[in-house]
Amino acid sequence: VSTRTAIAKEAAPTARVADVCATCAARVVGLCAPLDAVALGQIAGGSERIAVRARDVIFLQGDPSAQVFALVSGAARLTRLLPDGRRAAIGFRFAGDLIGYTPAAEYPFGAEALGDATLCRMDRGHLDLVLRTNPAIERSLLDLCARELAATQDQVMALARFTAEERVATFLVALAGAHAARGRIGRVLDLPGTRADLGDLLGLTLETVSRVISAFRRRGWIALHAQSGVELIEPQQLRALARGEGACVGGCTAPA
Amino acid sequence: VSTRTAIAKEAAPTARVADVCATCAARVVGLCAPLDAVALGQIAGGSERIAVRARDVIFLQGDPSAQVFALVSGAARLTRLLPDGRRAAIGFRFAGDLIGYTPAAEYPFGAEALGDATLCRMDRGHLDLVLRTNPAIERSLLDLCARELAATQDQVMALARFTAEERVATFLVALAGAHAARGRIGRVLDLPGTRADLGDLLGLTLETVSRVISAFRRRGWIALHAQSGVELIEPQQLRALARGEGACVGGCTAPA
DNA sequence: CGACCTGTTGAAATATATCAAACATGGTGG
DNA sequence: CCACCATGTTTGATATATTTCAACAGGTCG
Repeated sequence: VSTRTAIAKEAAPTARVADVCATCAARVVGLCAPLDAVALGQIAGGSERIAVRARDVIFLQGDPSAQVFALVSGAARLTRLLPDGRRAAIGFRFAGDLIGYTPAAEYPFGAEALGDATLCRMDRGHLDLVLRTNPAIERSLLDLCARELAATQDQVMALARFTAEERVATFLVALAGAHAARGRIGRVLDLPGTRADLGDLLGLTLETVSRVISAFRRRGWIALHAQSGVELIEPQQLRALARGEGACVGGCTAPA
Repeated sequence: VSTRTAIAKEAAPTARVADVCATCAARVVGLCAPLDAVALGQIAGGSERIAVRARDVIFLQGDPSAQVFALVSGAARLTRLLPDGRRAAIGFRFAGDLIGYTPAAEYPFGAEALGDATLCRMDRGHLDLVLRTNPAIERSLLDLCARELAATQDQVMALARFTAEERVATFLVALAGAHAARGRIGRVLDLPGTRADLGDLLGLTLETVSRVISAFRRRGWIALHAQSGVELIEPQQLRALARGEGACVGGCTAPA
């Protein structure tokens, strides 16, 4: 399961490692925000920057979990694979997210870049060392894990009880949130991955994803722009769907 | 959303609190295993035992997360609720599991007892205090969270790509594992909850759950016994389904 | 006994998957 | 520059797994 060349190793050629990765570590959302320069330096000391291209494998499900990655730019997807080839995406990750931290000996899922991306790779053992000497980081890592858990539970809810339209709407709203959290302004979002990737995330086929997107477009709720651009024209309609209030357009629980 | 009496408060009348809860804390799987008597005493000091009856609410989604619970005996389910009444179960929990620990200010899901159960309730603030003075516990809590995350990801995979039969088989296999991990011998399992509860967990309707169980019974893979008892007669068949190898009974990838 | 809850099973309805074709796009090489 | 190919998207027709609606049976409990 695990015999593949992991990633194209390309250390950043211009800057010193510590330099580069202090920057990248600082961008890890939530994790390093409360850290002082010393702690940042500690993390940076054992890390290295990496560039990957679209569709490159970052690590495979089942690989020994010897490294931890921070996504500096771009997007990645975490996937579980079934023996017969069925695939589900656990989630998408964006700039600043931490990927691959697990107490298990092997990664419980694989990770691949959705587009060209840059990562910061650190040794798992080194990170553990830093954690043990910085209880504050360990605590924020626990928070991070709990937040990730809550997000995964949202996905469980969506997969268990949402219709196809509700799932796609939920994704678009969440994507808008991820853009906003990273300071990207404007209503034009960058759709990461193909329809098939979205299908894996939402438990749908690529055809169904395409049909739903077309339906939203026909209703004037979104517009598609060149090269993976989506504009949310009626975000409140999408949000209403994502809220899971049922088929009613207005409030159908209180008619008069 | 949060105006309901939480639970029937019934402090254990016979034993002293510290006594009872040292026992119950010790049973929290993984969390307290590596602890010494002092730490256990610390935890026990701020905790209290509670008895709940079938269907009792332990806490509601949206309630302030001021308490953390350890399930001493019985089973509970964690559920998310949608505005229009649709419901999904995030997971079932059994004796020794920790429930309701979240860094968020409010519980992101509700918890109810599936049958009669006993819990150990501790103050969130007290637990945090113990955590801060015992880095070892904090570390095992992080492990716990990561393991829970991995389990939730399994559920995502199942909901996204498994058929109804595969989902029910997965649940039965997992239930057998939970029984085994708690030292219960024999192949007769105790089905927690109703068909509707199972449906919420597996993203199916109660009728579909019933049909699948009937199908397994007709095939001789399981047998139903009085009062929620299930016997796994052909566990390997169920495990094959749960593995997600597709429709092939033998190995269909290598025909010659 | 009757009301109620849980489980089972059947028939019909439907959302989504599957299969299939056409269209767009971008790169590559002659 | 254009033909060509691989990849992704859209749309249609059909199939099917699961839901929905409905009836009934067996308990339990007041």
